[in-house]
Amino acid sequence: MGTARAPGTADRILDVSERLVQLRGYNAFSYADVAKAVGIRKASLHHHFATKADLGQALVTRYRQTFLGALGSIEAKYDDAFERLTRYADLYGSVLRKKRMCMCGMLATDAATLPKPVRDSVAGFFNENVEWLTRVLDQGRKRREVRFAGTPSTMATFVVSSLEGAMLVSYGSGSYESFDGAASQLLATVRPEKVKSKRRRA
Amino acid sequence: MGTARAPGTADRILDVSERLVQLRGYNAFSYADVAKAVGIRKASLHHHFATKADLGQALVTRYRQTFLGALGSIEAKYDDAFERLTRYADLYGSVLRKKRMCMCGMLATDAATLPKPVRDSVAGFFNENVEWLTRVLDQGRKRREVRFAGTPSTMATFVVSSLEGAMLVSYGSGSYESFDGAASQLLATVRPEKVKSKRRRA
DNA sequence: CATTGTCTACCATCCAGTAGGTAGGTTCGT
DNA sequence: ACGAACCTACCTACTGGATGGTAGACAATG
Repeated sequence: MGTARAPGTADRILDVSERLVQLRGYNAFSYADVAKAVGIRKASLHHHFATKADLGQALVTRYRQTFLGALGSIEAKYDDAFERLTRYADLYGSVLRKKRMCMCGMLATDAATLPKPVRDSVAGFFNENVEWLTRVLDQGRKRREVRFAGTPSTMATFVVSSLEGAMLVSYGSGSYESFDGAASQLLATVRPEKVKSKRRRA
Repeated sequence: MGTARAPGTADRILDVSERLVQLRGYNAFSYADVAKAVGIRKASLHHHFATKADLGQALVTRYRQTFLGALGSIEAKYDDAFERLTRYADLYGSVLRKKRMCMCGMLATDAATLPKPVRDSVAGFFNENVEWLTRVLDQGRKRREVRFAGTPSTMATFVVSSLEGAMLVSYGSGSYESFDGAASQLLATVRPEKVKSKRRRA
Protein backbone atom coordinates (compact mmCIF):
# COMPACT_ATOMS: atom_id res chain seq x y z
CA MET A 1 0.00 0.00 0.00
CA GLY A 2 2.57 2.65 0.91
CA THR A 3 2.00 5.92 2.76
CA ALA A 4 0.89 8.32 0.08
CA ARG A 5 -1.58 9.96 2.46
CA ALA A 6 0.00 12.68 4.62
CA PRO A 7 -1.93 15.89 5.03
CA GLY A 8 0.24 18.20 7.14
CA THR A 9 3.57 17.39 5.56
CA ALA A 10 4.34 20.93 4.41
CA ASP A 11 3.65 22.22 7.91
CA ARG A 12 5.81 19.56 9.50
CA ILE A 13 8.61 20.54 7.13
CA LEU A 14 8.20 24.15 8.16
CA ASP A 15 8.16 23.27 11.87
CA VAL A 16 11.33 21.21 11.63
CA SER A 17 13.11 23.73 9.42
CA GLU A 18 12.13 26.61 11.68
CA ARG A 19 13.66 24.86 14.65
CA LEU A 20 16.85 24.06 12.73
CA VAL A 21 17.24 27.61 11.43
CA GLN A 22 16.72 29.04 14.90
CA LEU A 23 19.36 26.68 16.28
CA ARG A 24 21.99 26.71 13.54
CA GLY A 25 21.26 29.41 11.00
CA TYR A 26 20.56 29.32 7.28
CA ASN A 27 23.91 27.95 6.15
CA ALA A 28 24.19 25.20 8.71
CA PHE A 29 20.94 23.35 8.07
CA SER A 30 20.43 21.14 5.05
CA TYR A 31 17.66 19.45 3.15
CA ALA A 32 19.17 16.18 4.36
CA ASP A 33 18.77 17.27 8.01
CA VAL A 34 15.17 18.29 7.48
CA ALA A 35 14.33 15.14 5.52
CA LYS A 36 15.69 12.91 8.25
CA ALA A 37 13.81 14.74 11.01
CA VAL A 38 10.54 14.75 9.07
CA GLY A 39 10.92 11.11 8.04
CA ILE A 40 10.75 11.73 4.33
CA ARG A 41 13.26 11.62 1.48
CA LYS A 42 15.23 14.62 0.35
CA ALA A 43 13.64 14.54 -3.09
CA SER A 44 10.19 14.78 -1.53
CA LEU A 45 11.18 17.99 0.17
CA HIS A 46 11.81 19.51 -3.22
CA HIS A 47 8.25 18.59 -4.13
CA HIS A 48 6.94 20.86 -1.35
CA PHE A 49 9.61 23.56 -1.53
CA ALA A 50 11.35 23.57 -4.88
CA THR A 51 14.52 25.28 -3.66
CA LYS A 52 16.13 26.16 -0.36
CA ALA A 53 15.43 29.80 -1.14
CA ASP A 54 11.71 29.00 -1.40
CA LEU A 55 11.79 27.19 1.92
CA GLY A 56 13.63 30.08 3.54
CA GLN A 57 11.12 32.55 2.19
CA ALA A 58 8.18 30.49 3.46
CA LEU A 59 9.85 30.18 6.83
CA VAL A 60 10.32 33.91 7.32
CA THR A 61 6.86 34.73 5.99
CA ARG A 62 5.22 32.34 8.42
CA TYR A 63 7.37 33.58 11.29
CA ARG A 64 6.43 37.17 10.62
CA GLN A 65 2.73 36.30 10.50
CA THR A 66 2.91 34.39 13.77
CA PHE A 67 4.84 37.17 15.45
CA LEU A 68 2.49 39.82 14.15
CA GLY A 69 -0.39 37.76 15.48
CA ALA A 70 1.23 37.69 18.90
CA LEU A 71 1.60 41.47 18.82
CA GLY A 72 -2.09 41.75 18.03
CA SER A 73 -2.95 39.54 21.00
CA ILE A 74 -0.87 41.69 23.33
CA GLU A 75 -2.61 44.81 22.09
CA ALA A 76 -6.00 43.16 22.57
CA LYS A 77 -5.35 41.77 26.05
CA TYR A 78 -3.44 44.65 27.62
CA ASP A 79 -4.16 48.33 27.46
CA ASP A 80 -1.32 49.77 29.50
CA ALA A 81 1.81 50.53 27.48
CA PHE A 82 4.21 49.38 30.17
CA GLU A 83 2.34 46.12 30.44
CA ARG A 84 2.43 45.76 26.69
CA LEU A 85 6.18 46.24 26.66
CA THR A 86 6.56 43.70 29.44
CA ARG A 87 4.65 41.16 27.38
CA TYR A 88 6.64 42.10 24.32
CA ALA A 89 9.86 41.30 26.16
CA ASP A 90 8.30 38.04 27.33
CA LEU A 91 7.75 37.10 23.72
CA TYR A 92 11.50 37.10 23.23
CA GLY A 93 12.03 35.35 26.53
CA SER A 94 9.70 32.53 25.60
CA VAL A 95 11.71 31.84 22.44
CA LEU A 96 14.94 31.78 24.40
CA ARG A 97 13.41 29.44 26.99
CA LYS A 98 13.02 26.95 24.16
CA LYS A 99 16.82 27.36 23.79
CA ARG A 100 16.32 28.95 20.41
CA MET A 101 17.45 32.24 18.92
CA CYS A 102 14.96 34.61 17.28
CA MET A 103 14.73 33.40 13.70
CA CYS A 104 15.19 36.84 12.22
CA GLY A 105 18.04 37.69 14.55
CA MET A 106 19.66 34.47 13.43
CA LEU A 107 19.06 35.28 9.77
CA ALA A 108 20.31 38.84 10.25
CA THR A 109 23.85 37.53 10.66
CA ASP A 110 23.37 35.40 7.56
CA ALA A 111 22.24 38.42 5.56
CA ALA A 112 25.24 38.40 3.22
CA THR A 113 24.53 34.84 2.09
CA LEU A 114 20.74 35.02 1.95
CA PRO A 115 18.63 35.08 -1.24
CA LYS A 116 17.53 38.70 -1.67
CA PRO A 117 13.79 38.09 -1.11
CA VAL A 118 14.58 36.42 2.21
CA ARG A 119 16.93 39.21 3.22
CA ASP A 120 14.24 41.77 2.45
CA SER A 121 11.72 39.82 4.47
CA VAL A 122 14.03 39.77 7.47
CA ALA A 123 14.37 43.54 7.23
CA GLY A 124 10.57 43.67 7.02
CA PHE A 125 10.31 41.79 10.30
CA PHE A 126 12.40 44.37 12.10
CA ASN A 127 10.47 47.24 10.52
CA GLU A 128 7.15 45.73 11.56
CA ASN A 129 8.33 45.41 15.12
CA VAL A 130 9.67 48.94 15.21
CA GLU A 131 6.40 50.27 13.80
CA TRP A 132 4.29 48.40 16.31
CA LEU A 133 6.48 49.56 19.20
CA THR A 134 6.44 53.11 17.91
CA ARG A 135 2.66 53.16 18.16
CA VAL A 136 2.67 51.59 21.61
CA LEU A 137 5.34 53.97 22.88
CA ASP A 138 3.76 57.06 21.36
CA GLN A 139 0.37 56.39 22.87
CA GLY A 140 1.91 55.20 26.14
CA ARG A 141 3.92 58.34 26.61
CA LYS A 142 0.90 60.56 26.06
CA ARG A 143 -0.95 58.56 28.70
CA ARG A 144 2.10 58.72 30.97
CA GLU A 145 2.30 54.94 31.13
CA VAL A 146 5.91 54.94 29.95
CA ARG A 147 8.76 57.42 30.02
CA PHE A 148 11.69 57.86 27.63
CA ALA A 149 13.88 60.47 25.93
CA GLY A 150 13.84 61.15 22.20
CA THR A 151 11.26 60.12 19.64
CA PRO A 152 9.02 57.05 19.93
CA SER A 153 10.52 55.75 16.72
CA THR A 154 14.11 55.93 17.97
CA MET A 155 13.07 54.38 21.25
CA ALA A 156 11.29 51.60 19.38
CA THR A 157 14.45 50.79 17.46
CA PHE A 158 16.29 50.74 20.74
CA VAL A 159 13.80 48.30 22.28
CA VAL A 160 14.09 45.87 19.37
CA SER A 161 17.88 46.19 19.38
CA SER A 162 18.21 45.56 23.11
CA LEU A 163 16.03 42.50 23.12
CA GLU A 164 17.57 41.00 20.00
CA GLY A 165 20.98 41.69 21.47
CA ALA A 166 20.07 40.23 24.84
CA MET A 167 18.96 37.07 23.07
CA LEU A 168 22.11 37.01 20.98
CA VAL A 169 24.47 37.35 23.92
CA SER A 170 22.48 34.87 25.99
CA TYR A 171 22.32 32.36 23.18
CA GLY A 172 25.98 32.76 22.32
CA SER A 173 27.29 32.44 25.84
CA GLY A 174 24.84 29.76 26.87
CA SER A 175 23.87 31.71 29.97
CA TYR A 176 20.18 32.12 29.52
CA GLU A 177 19.84 34.09 32.76
CA SER A 178 21.58 37.15 31.37
CA PHE A 179 18.60 37.77 29.11
CA ASP A 180 16.29 38.38 32.04
CA GLY A 181 18.71 40.87 33.54
CA ALA A 182 18.93 42.84 30.31
CA ALA A 183 15.17 42.71 29.75
CA SER A 184 14.34 44.02 33.22
CA GLN A 185 16.99 46.71 32.87
CA LEU A 186 15.26 47.80 29.68
CA LEU A 187 11.86 47.84 31.36
CA ALA A 188 13.23 49.75 34.36
CA THR A 189 14.32 52.39 31.87
CA VAL A 190 10.80 53.06 30.59
CA ARG A 191 8.92 52.43 33.85
CA PRO A 192 7.01 55.56 34.82
CA GLU A 193 7.79 57.42 38.05
CA LYS A 194 6.24 56.05 41.22
CA VAL A 195 2.67 57.27 41.10
CA LYS A 196 2.42 60.36 43.25
CA SER A 197 -1.36 60.73 42.88
CA LYS A 198 -3.72 59.19 45.40
CA ARG A 199 -4.87 56.31 43.14
CA ARG A 200 -4.56 53.32 45.49
CA ARG A 201 -6.19 50.53 43.38
CA ALA A 202 -9.66 49.01 43.68
CA MET B 1 62.84 30.70 -7.96
CA GLY B 2 59.53 30.18 -6.15
CA THR B 3 58.08 32.19 -3.31
CA ALA B 4 59.17 30.40 -0.17
CA ARG B 5 59.75 33.70 1.61
CA ALA B 6 56.62 35.22 3.06
CA PRO B 7 56.86 36.68 6.52
CA GLY B 8 53.38 37.91 7.38
CA THR B 9 51.40 35.10 5.81
CA ALA B 10 49.76 33.92 9.02
CA ASP B 11 48.64 37.47 9.75
CA ARG B 12 47.30 37.96 6.26
CA ILE B 13 45.35 34.75 6.65
CA LEU B 14 43.93 36.01 9.91
CA ASP B 15 43.06 39.40 8.40
CA VAL B 16 41.24 37.86 5.46
CA SER B 17 39.49 35.24 7.59
CA GLU B 18 38.43 37.83 10.13
CA ARG B 19 36.79 39.88 7.44
CA LEU B 20 35.03 36.86 5.98
CA VAL B 21 33.77 35.66 9.35
CA GLN B 22 32.46 39.12 10.19
CA LEU B 23 30.66 39.26 6.86
CA ARG B 24 29.35 35.72 6.49
CA GLY B 25 29.80 33.78 9.72
CA TYR B 26 31.66 30.61 10.56
CA ASN B 27 29.73 28.22 8.35
CA ALA B 28 29.70 30.36 5.23
CA PHE B 29 33.39 30.97 4.80
CA SER B 30 35.72 28.28 3.51
CA TYR B 31 39.40 27.50 3.24
CA ALA B 32 38.97 27.90 -0.51
CA ASP B 33 37.65 31.47 -0.06
CA VAL B 34 40.52 32.41 2.22
CA ALA B 35 43.13 30.79 -0.01
CA LYS B 36 41.91 32.69 -3.06
CA ALA B 37 41.87 36.02 -1.23
CA VAL B 38 45.31 35.52 0.28
CA GLY B 39 46.78 34.29 -3.01
CA ILE B 40 47.93 30.95 -1.69
CA ARG B 41 46.82 27.35 -2.13
CA LYS B 42 44.35 25.68 0.16
CA ALA B 43 46.92 23.13 1.32
CA SER B 44 49.25 25.91 2.44
CA LEU B 45 46.54 27.24 4.70
CA HIS B 46 46.55 23.97 6.55
CA HIS B 47 50.26 24.45 7.17
CA HIS B 48 49.53 27.61 9.16
CA PHE B 49 46.25 26.54 10.73
CA ALA B 50 45.91 22.77 10.74
CA THR B 51 42.12 22.72 11.00
CA LYS B 52 39.28 25.18 10.62
CA ALA B 53 38.73 24.90 14.36
CA ASP B 54 42.30 26.08 14.96
CA LEU B 55 41.82 29.01 12.64
CA GLY B 56 38.57 29.91 14.36
CA GLN B 57 40.21 29.76 17.75
CA ALA B 58 43.09 31.97 16.64
CA LEU B 59 40.64 34.41 15.13
CA VAL B 60 38.62 34.84 18.31
CA THR B 61 41.70 35.01 20.52
CA ARG B 62 43.20 37.78 18.43
CA TYR B 63 39.90 39.62 18.26
CA ARG B 64 39.57 39.51 22.04
CA GLN B 65 43.09 40.81 22.52
CA THR B 66 42.57 43.67 20.08
CA PHE B 67 39.26 44.58 21.66
CA LEU B 68 40.69 44.41 25.15
CA GLY B 69 43.50 46.66 23.99
CA ALA B 70 40.97 49.19 22.72
CA LEU B 71 39.21 49.12 26.09
CA GLY B 72 42.53 49.84 27.77
CA SER B 73 43.08 52.81 25.46
CA ILE B 74 39.69 54.23 26.31
CA GLU B 75 40.40 53.91 30.01
CA ALA B 76 43.77 55.60 29.57
CA LYS B 77 42.56 58.47 27.41
CA TYR B 78 39.27 59.31 29.11
CA ASP B 79 38.51 59.59 32.78
CA ASP B 80 34.82 60.42 32.73
CA ALA B 81 32.55 57.37 32.74
CA PHE B 82 30.02 58.86 30.35
CA GLU B 83 32.79 59.72 27.94
CA ARG B 84 34.14 56.20 28.28
CA LEU B 85 30.76 54.75 27.44
CA THR B 86 30.46 57.05 24.45
CA ARG B 87 33.79 55.81 23.15
CA TYR B 88 32.79 52.25 23.90
CA ALA B 89 29.72 52.64 21.71
CA ASP B 90 31.92 54.21 19.03
CA LEU B 91 34.00 51.05 19.04
CA TYR B 92 30.95 49.14 17.83
CA GLY B 93 30.03 51.91 15.42
CA SER B 94 33.46 51.82 13.81
CA VAL B 95 33.08 48.11 13.07
CA LEU B 96 29.67 48.67 11.55
CA ARG B 97 31.00 51.53 9.44
CA LYS B 98 33.29 48.97 7.80
CA LYS B 99 30.02 47.18 6.96
CA ARG B 100 30.96 44.32 9.22
CA MET B 101 29.23 42.66 12.13
CA CYS B 102 30.99 42.22 15.48
CA MET B 103 32.88 38.95 15.14
CA CYS B 104 31.66 37.55 18.41
CA GLY B 105 28.08 38.63 17.76
CA MET B 106 28.34 36.83 14.47
CA LEU B 107 29.79 33.72 16.09
CA ALA B 108 27.18 33.84 18.85
CA THR B 109 24.52 32.79 16.35
CA ASP B 110 26.82 30.04 15.13
CA ALA B 111 27.31 28.74 18.68
CA ALA B 112 25.55 25.44 18.07
CA THR B 113 27.92 24.52 15.25
CA LEU B 114 31.14 25.89 16.74
CA PRO B 115 33.99 23.77 18.14
CA LYS B 116 33.67 23.97 21.92
CA PRO B 117 36.93 25.92 22.54
CA VAL B 118 35.76 28.58 20.11
CA ARG B 119 32.32 28.71 21.68
CA ASP B 120 33.89 29.15 25.10
CA SER B 121 36.11 31.91 23.79
CA VAL B 122 33.12 33.77 22.39
CA ALA B 123 31.45 33.58 25.79
CA GLY B 124 34.72 34.86 27.25
CA PHE B 125 34.56 37.91 25.00
CA PHE B 126 31.15 38.87 26.32
CA ASN B 127 32.23 38.29 29.92
CA GLU B 128 35.30 40.46 29.47
CA ASN B 129 33.19 43.26 28.11
CA VAL B 130 30.64 42.98 30.88
CA GLU B 131 33.40 43.00 33.48
CA TRP B 132 35.07 46.06 32.02
CA LEU B 133 31.77 47.90 31.78
CA THR B 134 30.86 46.88 35.32
CA ARG B 135 33.98 48.58 36.61
CA VAL B 136 33.40 51.68 34.52
CA LEU B 137 29.75 51.91 35.56
CA ASP B 138 30.42 51.26 39.22
CA GLN B 139 33.07 53.94 39.49
CA GLY B 140 31.11 56.29 37.26
CA ARG B 141 28.00 56.07 39.37
CA LYS B 142 29.92 56.83 42.55
CA ARG B 143 31.36 59.89 40.85
CA ARG B 144 27.90 60.80 39.53
CA GLU B 145 29.14 60.72 35.94
CA VAL B 146 26.46 58.24 34.93
CA ARG B 147 23.03 57.31 36.20
CA PHE B 148 21.19 53.99 36.06
CA ALA B 149 18.90 51.68 38.03
CA GLY B 150 19.92 48.27 39.36
CA THR B 151 23.41 46.88 39.78
CA PRO B 152 26.43 47.91 37.67
CA SER B 153 26.75 44.30 36.55
CA THR B 154 23.18 44.07 35.25
CA MET B 155 23.54 47.42 33.58
CA ALA B 156 26.80 46.29 31.98
CA THR B 157 25.06 43.24 30.51
CA PHE B 158 22.39 45.56 29.20
CA VAL B 159 24.94 47.84 27.53
CA VAL B 160 26.64 44.95 25.74
CA SER B 161 23.27 43.50 24.73
CA SER B 162 21.94 46.77 23.34
CA LEU B 163 25.01 47.49 21.27
CA GLU B 164 25.34 43.97 19.94
CA GLY B 165 21.65 44.02 19.12
CA ALA B 166 21.85 47.40 17.47
CA MET B 167 24.62 46.09 15.26
CA LEU B 168 22.70 42.93 14.53
CA VAL B 169 19.53 44.73 13.46
CA SER B 170 21.49 47.30 11.48
CA TYR B 171 23.57 44.67 9.76
CA GLY B 172 20.57 42.48 9.03
CA SER B 173 18.37 45.18 7.63
CA GLY B 174 21.15 46.98 5.80
CA SER B 175 20.16 50.30 7.35
CA TYR B 176 23.33 51.33 9.08
CA GLU B 177 21.73 54.53 10.41
CA SER B 178 19.53 52.71 12.88
CA PHE B 179 22.60 51.81 14.92
CA ASP B 180 23.33 55.44 15.72
CA GLY B 181 19.78 55.97 16.89
CA ALA B 182 19.94 53.00 19.23
CA ALA B 183 23.38 53.95 20.50
CA SER B 184 22.40 57.50 21.36
CA GLN B 185 19.21 56.26 22.98
CA LEU B 186 21.35 54.07 25.19
CA LEU B 187 23.67 56.92 26.07
CA ALA B 188 20.73 59.24 26.80
CA THR B 189 19.62 56.64 29.32
CA VAL B 190 22.80 56.85 31.38
CA ARG B 191 23.54 60.53 30.83
CA PRO B 192 23.60 62.30 34.20
CA GLU B 193 21.11 65.05 35.06
CA LYS B 194 21.92 68.53 33.85
CA VAL B 195 24.57 69.78 36.26
CA LYS B 196 22.86 71.89 38.89
CA SER B 197 26.09 72.84 40.73
CA LYS B 198 28.05 75.93 39.77
CA ARG B 199 30.95 74.02 38.14
CA ARG B 200 31.29 75.89 34.82
CA ARG B 201 34.48 74.31 33.34
CA ALA B 202 38.05 75.64 33.31
C1' DC C 1 70.83 19.17 6.52
C1' DA C 2 66.78 20.19 8.95
C1' DT C 3 63.11 23.33 8.98
C1' DT C 4 59.71 26.19 6.82
C1' DG C 5 56.55 27.46 3.37
C1' DT C 6 54.72 26.40 -0.58
C1' DC C 7 53.01 23.43 -4.24
C1' DT C 8 50.11 19.54 -7.07
C1' DA C 9 47.10 16.01 -6.65
C1' DC C 10 43.96 13.56 -4.31
C1' DC C 11 40.12 11.83 -1.05
C1' DA C 12 35.68 11.08 1.35
C1' DT C 13 31.84 13.52 2.47
C1' DC C 14 28.25 16.55 2.03
C1' DC C 15 25.51 19.82 -0.55
C1' DA C 16 21.32 21.44 -3.42
C1' DG C 17 19.07 19.97 -7.09
C1' DT C 18 17.38 16.66 -11.10
C1' DA C 19 15.52 12.62 -13.66
C1' DG C 20 12.34 9.50 -13.81
C1' DG C 21 9.25 6.34 -11.77
C1' DT C 22 5.16 4.47 -8.79
C1' DA C 23 1.03 4.19 -5.90
C1' DG C 24 -3.06 6.23 -4.89
C1' DG C 25 -6.88 9.76 -5.52
C1' DT C 26 -9.93 12.83 -8.23
C1' DT C 27 -12.25 14.43 -12.38
C1' DC C 28 -14.63 13.81 -16.45
C1' DG C 29 -16.28 12.10 -20.95
C1' DT C 30 -18.91 8.53 -22.54
C1' DA D 1 -20.79 2.94 -14.09
C1' DC D 2 -16.21 2.84 -16.00
C1' DG D 3 -11.92 3.79 -17.67
C1' DA D 4 -8.69 7.31 -19.45
C1' DA D 5 -6.26 11.39 -18.00
C1' DC D 6 -4.48 13.86 -14.60
C1' DC D 7 -2.73 15.20 -9.99
C1' DT D 8 -0.43 14.68 -5.51
C1' DA D 9 2.90 12.80 -2.65
C1' DC D 10 6.24 10.14 -2.31
C1' DC D 11 10.28 7.13 -3.88
C1' DT D 12 15.38 5.48 -5.80
C1' DA D 13 19.26 6.86 -8.01
C1' DC D 14 22.02 10.13 -9.65
C1' DT D 15 24.96 14.65 -10.85
C1' DG D 16 28.21 18.36 -10.45
C1' DG D 17 30.28 21.07 -7.38
C1' DA D 18 32.01 22.49 -2.84
C1' DT D 19 33.86 21.20 1.60
C1' DG D 20 37.63 20.17 5.13
C1' DG D 21 41.53 17.60 5.16
C1' DT D 22 45.78 14.58 3.59
C1' DA D 23 50.15 12.81 1.16
C1' DG D 24 54.09 13.75 -0.71
C1' DA D 25 57.31 16.53 -3.61
C1' DC D 26 60.11 20.59 -4.03
C1' DA D 27 62.51 24.68 -3.13
C1' DA D 28 64.80 28.16 -0.26
C1' DT D 29 66.69 29.73 4.20
C1' DG D 30 69.40 29.28 8.25
